[in-house]
Amino acid sequence: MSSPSSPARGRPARLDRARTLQTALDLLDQSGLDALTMRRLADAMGVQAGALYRYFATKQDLLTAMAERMMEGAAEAAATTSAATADGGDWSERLTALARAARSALLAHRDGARVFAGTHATGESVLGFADAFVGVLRKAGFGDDAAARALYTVVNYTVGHTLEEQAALQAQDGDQEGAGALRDAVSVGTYPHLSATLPALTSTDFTGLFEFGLDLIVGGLRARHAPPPTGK
Amino acid sequence: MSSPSSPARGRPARLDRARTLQTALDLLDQSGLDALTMRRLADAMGVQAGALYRYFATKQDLLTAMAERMMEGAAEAAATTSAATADGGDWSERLTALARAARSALLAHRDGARVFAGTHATGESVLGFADAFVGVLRKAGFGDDAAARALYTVVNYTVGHTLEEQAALQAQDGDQEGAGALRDAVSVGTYPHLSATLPALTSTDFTGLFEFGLDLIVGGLRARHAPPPTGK
DNA sequence: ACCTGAACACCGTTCAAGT
DNA sequence: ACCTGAACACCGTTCAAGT
Repeated sequence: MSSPSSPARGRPARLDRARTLQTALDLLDQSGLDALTMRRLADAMGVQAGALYRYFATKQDLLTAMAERMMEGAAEAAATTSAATADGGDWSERLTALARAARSALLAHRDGARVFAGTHATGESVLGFADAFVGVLRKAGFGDDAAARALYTVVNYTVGHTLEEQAALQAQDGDQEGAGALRDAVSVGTYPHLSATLPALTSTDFTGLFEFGLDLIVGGLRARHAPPPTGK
Repeated sequence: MSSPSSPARGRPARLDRARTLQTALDLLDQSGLDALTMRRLADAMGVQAGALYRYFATKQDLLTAMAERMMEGAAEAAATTSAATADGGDWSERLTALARAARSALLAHRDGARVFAGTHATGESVLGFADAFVGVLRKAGFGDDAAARALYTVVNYTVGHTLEEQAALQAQDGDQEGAGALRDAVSVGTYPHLSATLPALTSTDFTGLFEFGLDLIVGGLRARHAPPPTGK
């Protein structure tokens, strides 16, 4: 609340939280999480590595700030949806839209899911998104426990799925073939069911795959849905 | 298929794949993934770090072997379930049992979910588990696409959930309080729905949380279930 | 055949000292 | 106030050389 902020005494600082964060996200997109080191980030900002520690106490802090910023898009979608439809609209459609926004936010940056999964961001965007999500369910008549648990179900599924999706994307152009490895491994042993479903198992339609699982979760919620309280 | 295996010429080797793998898992349980370095592992085996590379080409290879070994328990459960109930039994109960076995396998080792998520194991245990899972659904009358996609849904959800669960466990005794951080963050801003559901959001009943989401997924599958082909 | 020793090219983080 | 320089205590990986 004092040191690296406030007025503009002395020389203009080469560094600041916002610029560092943005450069870190750019570096992430260009080179991936494994190449995002404090030293390389410092290089990209024309500064020595130690200087970064005036703005972020640890690398983990930087990653948490990055995760939080990634969720801005999802939080905006949540705010819009929430305001536009107010109490109307189908709760299941709104939940689906929020989940899609979360996946999109993670996909918007290389290794986005890995960054998010490795941190515990609890800033405005993450909490705004979560509040909107839980709000949709509560207004639809779900109990507090079910609403909170459904949030975790969707978020954990979305993170798990996108982790896989982004790993597969990078395996395609780089390391090895990801689908090819599975194909080979299945052909070695005797796995009748995997062999029969190999086309589906090695599909690259990740959007379709995500939607399938999301549909199951929303379908499960619908099955246990009690009609909302009538009247106000 | 030749060098580090086969006969027992010369001196007995201090190292071998199985012993190294076991020591790595022990070190993981004692110290966590961040402390599992090739140098510390070598130390634990009374050897220089470079010597490990005769048995594992890279650290990533070692981690993949660890992930595969972790899934042995889940694969056994899958084989047992598959053999015992044959074509009988409720498909949804069998799916639930398999998902629980997967979570248990990840929970059996510290940072198990992180190790698994960071690798692409395609060995006997992982594929045996997957084959059993897909088999349950196909025998229940689900199409090949749905069966394959349902596998990914459950696995991605399970990994995502357990990642969170193990992060929360380590946050409890160590770093900071995890639930406390959320509590504080929620109290700072104005999040009506999160405030109302805070007890559920900060609950440590991870088994209950996992079962809730799993129930939703299985419920969603039930909703789209077509009765199995009659006869044969 | 199996392992050592030593190096290479890095890491995150700290902190006195400069400007 | 902000950043440099330099260090500390590490990393994963390679490879000639020893036994």
